[in-house]
Amino acid sequence: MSKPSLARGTRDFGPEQMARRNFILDTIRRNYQRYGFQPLETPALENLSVLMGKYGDEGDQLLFKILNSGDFKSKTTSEDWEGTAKSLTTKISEKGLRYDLTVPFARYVVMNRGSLAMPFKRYQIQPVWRADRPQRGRYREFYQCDADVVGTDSLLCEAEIVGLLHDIFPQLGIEDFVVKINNRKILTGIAEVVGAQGQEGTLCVAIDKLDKIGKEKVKAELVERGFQSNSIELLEPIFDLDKNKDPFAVLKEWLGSSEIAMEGIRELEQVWHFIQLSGLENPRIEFDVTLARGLSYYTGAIFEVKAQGVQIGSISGGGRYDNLTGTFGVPGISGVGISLGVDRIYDVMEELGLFPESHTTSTQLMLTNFDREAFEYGLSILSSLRRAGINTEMYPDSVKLKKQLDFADKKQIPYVMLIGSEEIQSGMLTLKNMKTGEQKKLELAQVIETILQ
RNA sequence: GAGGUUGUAGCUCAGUCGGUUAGAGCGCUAGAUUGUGGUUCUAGAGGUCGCGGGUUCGAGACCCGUCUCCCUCCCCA
Repeated sequence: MSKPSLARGTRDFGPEQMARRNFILDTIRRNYQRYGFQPLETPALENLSVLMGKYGDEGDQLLFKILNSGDFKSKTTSEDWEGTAKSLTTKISEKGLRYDLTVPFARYVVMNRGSLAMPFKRYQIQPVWRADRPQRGRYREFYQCDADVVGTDSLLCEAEIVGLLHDIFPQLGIEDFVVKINNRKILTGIAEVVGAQGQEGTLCVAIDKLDKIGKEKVKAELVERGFQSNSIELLEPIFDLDKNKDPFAVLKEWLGSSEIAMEGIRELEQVWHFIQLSGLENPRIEFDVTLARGLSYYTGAIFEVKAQGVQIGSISGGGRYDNLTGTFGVPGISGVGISLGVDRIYDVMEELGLFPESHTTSTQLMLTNFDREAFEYGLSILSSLRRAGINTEMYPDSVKLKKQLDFADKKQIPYVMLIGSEEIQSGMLTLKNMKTGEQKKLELAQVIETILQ
């Protein structure tokens, strides 16, 4: 016999947590639908051939792999066992848990491209799994809430995502947030201009840490990773960019020789313009040239949302990918999407005390039951109360009234109906308000009226 | 994947230098109150000290291993 325990990095969600999580999920779902996104669900399990190689080398390590069923050993050779863990894995595991929702979505689009109306807008709210080391705000199983549009290059999509975020977060009570925006093309252009083509990935990883570790350490890291010192000198404009009123103008001058950088800048200007046209008041958007994001498939705009005043990672991220379906043999389908992290949003809301109180209770009225007669009488009026729209339950056992009231108190049920011989004879039911302790004798119709008002 | 840290009752935590029967608060159960919750009072139940091994006359405490929690790096939501 062993004590039960949770798998590392996983959690249970009890009733009050679920009420809060559902509040978040419902808010997100409602807004996704209002922008014309349609629901999609895909399996928790995917073939590893679908998942592997999509998240970089480190991503493959973070995939949970599922051991083949049956006698997987008999299908391997002794050479397999002597080789690397990686090559053995491919022999004994062919399925894995999904790592995000974007890749399964790409697979779905490819498999259904004949019948989908393009551009296709879908939202997807499901758990994903990562074999990461758990920490505050990081779990091995967590929910993502994705919304993506595929099949159009229109920058309207980028602007719509910004609008969507500006609808969702205030509705959750998170007023103080920033949508950081950058464009991968600008980063590519920078690598070009400083003479570090092809080292763009390294550049991104280092620059991304600027706000965390500071300018000098970023430079040190670049040196360590083999950057030429004149390349690093040429990077200087990046470090002062946030002090400028018009960063786009500065960038245009600096990166004028790079066609791709200019394209990225033009795209962002267009997005800003669309946001302005859409009439969004006080947009909380910020161009951040140091925003890079790790996922290698982004090619255009990239987003990240930070909640201010809370020490927690980003609560949302996303971007445009020009060729996601390319790895599945269908090039040329571009898309742009956003992913919200419910678990982190939950932590932010908890820390800032933003949960509305009314979301925890579900039962409004409990009928007591202290003998057979009361039980039968209660049963006869139970369904009328429920049909009237009141969440009602009857205490299932005939035990002492004290115990029943104690239960109602713990479950924070606001009303309790006391039924005894006196009430049954007169038809006047005793309704007790658990908050005030006040009791009244009422007819059934009056009881319903009292509770519903 | 690298480094650090934690684990004692349902929960939060004491437990001295290695020494007799491992404690507190909260919670739980029962009673004071056989038709009335929250407050109060009284009594009670509840422990393989994460797990496995070792040192010792003796281990909750010391040593090794392992799992877990939390943190830093890496990376990310």
